[in-house]
Amino acid sequence: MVKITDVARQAGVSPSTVSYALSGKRPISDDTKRRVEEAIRELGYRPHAGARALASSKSNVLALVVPLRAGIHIPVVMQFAVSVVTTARRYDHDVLLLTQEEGEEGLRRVADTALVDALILMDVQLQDPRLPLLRVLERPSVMIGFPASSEGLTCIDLDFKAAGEVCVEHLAGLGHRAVALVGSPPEVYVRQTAFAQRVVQGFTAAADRHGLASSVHPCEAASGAARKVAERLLREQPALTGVVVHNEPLLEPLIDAFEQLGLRVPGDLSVTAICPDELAESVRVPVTSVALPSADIGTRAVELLMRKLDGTEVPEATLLAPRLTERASTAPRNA
Amino acid sequence: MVKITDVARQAGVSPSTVSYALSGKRPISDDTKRRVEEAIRELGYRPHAGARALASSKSNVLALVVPLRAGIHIPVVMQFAVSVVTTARRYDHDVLLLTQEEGEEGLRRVADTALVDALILMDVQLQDPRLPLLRVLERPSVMIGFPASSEGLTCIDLDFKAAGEVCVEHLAGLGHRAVALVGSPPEVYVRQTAFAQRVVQGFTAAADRHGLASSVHPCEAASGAARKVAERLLREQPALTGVVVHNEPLLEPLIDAFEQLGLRVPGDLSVTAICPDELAESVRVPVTSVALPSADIGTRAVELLMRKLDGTEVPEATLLAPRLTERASTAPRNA
DNA sequence: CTGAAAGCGCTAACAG
DNA sequence: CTGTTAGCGCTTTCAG
Repeated sequence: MVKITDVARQAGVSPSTVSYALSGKRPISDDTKRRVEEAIRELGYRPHAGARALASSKSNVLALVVPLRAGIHIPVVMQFAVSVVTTARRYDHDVLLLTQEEGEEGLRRVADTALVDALILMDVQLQDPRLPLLRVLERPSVMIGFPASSEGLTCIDLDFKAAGEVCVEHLAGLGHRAVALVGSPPEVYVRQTAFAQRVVQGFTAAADRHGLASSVHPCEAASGAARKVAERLLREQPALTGVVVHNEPLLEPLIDAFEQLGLRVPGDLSVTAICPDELAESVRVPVTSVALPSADIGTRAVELLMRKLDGTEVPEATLLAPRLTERASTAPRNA
Repeated sequence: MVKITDVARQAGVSPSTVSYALSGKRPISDDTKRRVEEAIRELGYRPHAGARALASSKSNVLALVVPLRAGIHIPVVMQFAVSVVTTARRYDHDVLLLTQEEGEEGLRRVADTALVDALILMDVQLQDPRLPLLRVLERPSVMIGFPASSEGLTCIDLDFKAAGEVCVEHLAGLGHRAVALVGSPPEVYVRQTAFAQRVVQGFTAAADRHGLASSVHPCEAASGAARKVAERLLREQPALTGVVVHNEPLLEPLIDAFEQLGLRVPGDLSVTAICPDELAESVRVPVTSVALPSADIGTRAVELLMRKLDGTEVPEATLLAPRLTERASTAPRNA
């Protein structure tokens, strides 16, 4: 293994000069810098990560904790992960993958052993058991999602309440008077995941504000459930003409089910969704939707973390404004 | 930060004794072991990962390189990743997540800096540009998937050729005489990913062997394509009664399309798939399928790597035998 | 602008 | 069965 002293000898300088040439933490003359770079190239030198971490108290590794649980749309998780990794690399950091399953002990382990410098957590619950730990951990963290109180923490997410509102307002603007929300699976609500509840809040508030009849239906994510849900919606709310879907796997089957029940989308029924743009575009009838900007959130989570590692102050809460894209699934209500 | 010398002092032993008590690399009397453990608990000691890596030349971290490209079913990737992480933890290792995008430079970086001890690669192509690098890298690796030559490497995957055969044989056994394969998107074949081609080989060989009429259709993974594919199949092969689907996102839409075209599954058309069991079970008509055992492969990839890290010899190629589960989508051919 | 030297916290000979 | 000690390869004072 080629080490810093080898490079130093080859370049005719001291090891510290090589180190400084690499880090830029003190001025180096152009000439020595060139010689050092050349030596590094010739020898194929790579600084030893462990040695670096030991001497500098920085591992340049971030932990990313991904959820495993039911009711979470996997491609969204994967997209987060990829954008976190990609952004981390731009800041010369790597990403260690942890599963939710490891729990608090896992967080403590990677933080206390200095394996990682900072942490990103997904799928935060309102009363998340990891919150107290994060507040005392000596390493910064960012949560994707919001707990009941973000006091002393850093959180970022789509503004799901506003997303629910935007969907309803879009439908209201098209003249719809009765709307329904097809939500995430019941277990997502039961475990008090904030984002699901916030969509409901926004949806209901906006519907009330506009004087619309509304109902909320948590739903399994199995496509087999689509037909039953569609039938129930129409039975319970015969005047229904607007539907908001916050349940990725159910989106396409649900639209199919409506059409099989004789309702044209958007002729008889307008459908909007809160989901990744990619999904909304891939449905047979492209769906008007509020984007779930996973990649953007992942990127910004890393950026927040980098600022915290720099010692910069960052806001406790970052809510991304919803962006609704009109596609083919919504239209003015029939006379 | 509490360090090993603190623990040693508190326990009244030397630092090396603490180290050995932790690693078990030499016998420690029950009494001292107890005192060491107690001191560790009292002080909340956690060995510094970087220091450990530096002194022992082992980081206890594995790299996992995940594909990003089109035509790959994301949930499968995620399931691999989770099983790799989970299994790695059983062996006291962590997992660093890399994207394919980082390319060979990324592999070299994490290997040469000793950030990781070993690597797992997914989505291997027949002529994978990373192969030469892996052969010279001083760290062991395991590939999920097979390149053209696995000489000097370690590869593991489902036996896709046998999987294709098993599907055809199941259909042949039910009396079907004309079968079609609905395959992965064309780009998967173009970039010469072995698994897609092997399915074709197995499918074709078995069909020929049993004297069945057969055809192969690479297909986009968009559900919108389902109807067109279904129509084409029936047009080109009117006698068709058996279909093998090797394209996850298309499976359900395709069955829907057949039914909309007036063909009952399995009454008129038997359908088998090569896909995760979870998917096969979730379709409205549960699909007879060869399981894509992502979790099993992930686990075994880690186990192979651990053996290599131990210095144990492992086979170059591990092919997992396909397992076909009969469900509701296949039936004897109509008289 | 550059060097010398002291650790960072741990492991693994070596010595008993 | 346990202790002493010499590094692992790098960063960062301290000195010049």
